[in-house]
Parts: sequence; C-alpha cells; structure tokens
Amino acid sequence: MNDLRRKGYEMEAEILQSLAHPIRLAIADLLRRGERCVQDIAETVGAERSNVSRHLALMLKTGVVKTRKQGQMVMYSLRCACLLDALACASEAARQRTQEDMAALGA
Amino acid sequence: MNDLRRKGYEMEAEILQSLAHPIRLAIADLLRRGERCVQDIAETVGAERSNVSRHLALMLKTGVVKTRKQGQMVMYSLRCACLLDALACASEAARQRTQEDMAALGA
DNA sequence: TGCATATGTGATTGTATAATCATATTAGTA
DNA sequence: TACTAATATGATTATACAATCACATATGCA
Repeated sequence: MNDLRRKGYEMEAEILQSLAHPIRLAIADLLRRGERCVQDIAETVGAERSNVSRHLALMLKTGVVKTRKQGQMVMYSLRCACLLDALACASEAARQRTQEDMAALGA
Repeated sequence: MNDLRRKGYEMEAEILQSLAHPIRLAIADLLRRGERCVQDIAETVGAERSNVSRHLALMLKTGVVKTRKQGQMVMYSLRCACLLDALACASEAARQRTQEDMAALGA
C-alpha cells in the first residue's frame, strides 16, 4: 500500500471517528434540522456544555461541522450533507443488527 | 433524549467505530472486490496477521463483515453494501478537506 | 500419527479518548 | 465599568483502543 493511499485512509478514518460517538451522532442528527448554538445542543443531547464543546471541536477539526459567530454565541451547522448518508446507512445497519439479535434470542 | 434513541446512537456509533481506523478502512476497501482470507488481507493492507485478526473480529462483532469457513481458512466478506456509501462519502469529504488545507496554505 | 499452515486469543504495554472541574476568554448589557 | 452569559480550554483521571509477542486451536496432508 503506497503512502498516498495510506494517507487517504487516515483522513477517512479521522472523519468517521469524528462521528463515531453517541453524543456526536446525536449532535449531527440535531444539526440536520439547522444550525444551533452550543447551549441548545448541550440541552438537546443531554450532556455537559464543556463536554459538548469538546465534541464540537473535534467535529470542527475534521470538517464535519462549520461555525458562525453570532454575538456571544457560536452557531454550529453541518458542513457536508453527504455525511448524512453515512449516518442513514449506519442507522439502517444498526436496525438490521437489532432485528437479528432479537431473532437470535428467540431461536 | 429517550433510551431508545440513545440506544440507537450507541449502535450506530459502534458500527462507525468499527470502520474508523485506517487498517479497517483498507480492509473494507479490499473486501469490496470480494471475499478474502485473513492472510491475503494482512498482506494486502500490510499489517501483522494477529493485528488484522483483531480488527476483523471487531468488524465481525458489529456486523460490518461476515465469515465463511473454507478448509483451514476463514473467508471474510462485507455484509452490508450500503456501508460502502459511507466510505465513499468519507473519502469525498477527505478529498475536499485536503483541497481546502492546500488552499489555506497557499493563501 | 506427526507436522505444517491458518487463524484466534491471553497478556502486556503504550497511546488515545472521554468526562469532569475549575478557570479563561469573549461579547452583550445594565 | 461591573456584571452576566456563552464558549473554550488546561489539568486530571478513568477507560478504551491498538500493537506486539507468545501460545493455543483447528484443519489439512504426508
């Protein structure tokens, strides 16, 4: 595997990683409905503001979200709509897995 | 946020997590072309067999891949084709990010 | 049976991630 | 200016993840 390809996988991994956490998924899901400030996000997903702030920083670093300052607030929104497809896919896969787990238990 | 929703995010996160590593992405990418045994995979992605075995175990646990035994070999293949879209998306996002990084450096 | 091959796993170690608290910074407002 | 609110960040601690080595298990074959 050459360096370019390896580098590509590393970047993809970082991006996926920046979504691969329950709180961050909840944030991404919320932001589908439009931009939100940190406080709103923290309340909606039910986590500490400082913790949410860190998760957002991570997502910002990988480019999953972008920010806009409005007064004292920082408004966060999704940068790349296509990442929502990944979300939808993971969601569908999770649903399938749940069904199969249920079936396995029943059998 | 209710428990059902939280549980859903947790499962989605696990699935994304099981892809969010350079080696695992390389494996997933390889498996797009069809099933492979562990040794093949290890050689192609350029990692230790035992390490690859662990990554595969992770991907198996979340249902990203499935296995089939053939003689002494265990053949791994992708379970859910839709996850490839997530890959493609992350790839595109990574590409965009690289471009923007370049532009930022130039500016 | 004896041996080689393919795969998986326990133990270990280093590193990364996540959550929390306290505090800093920035912007609005009385 | 003094105060409040919104956000970000340093320090700390607990936990999870990744890589490696040695070894175990299982299959096929001479």
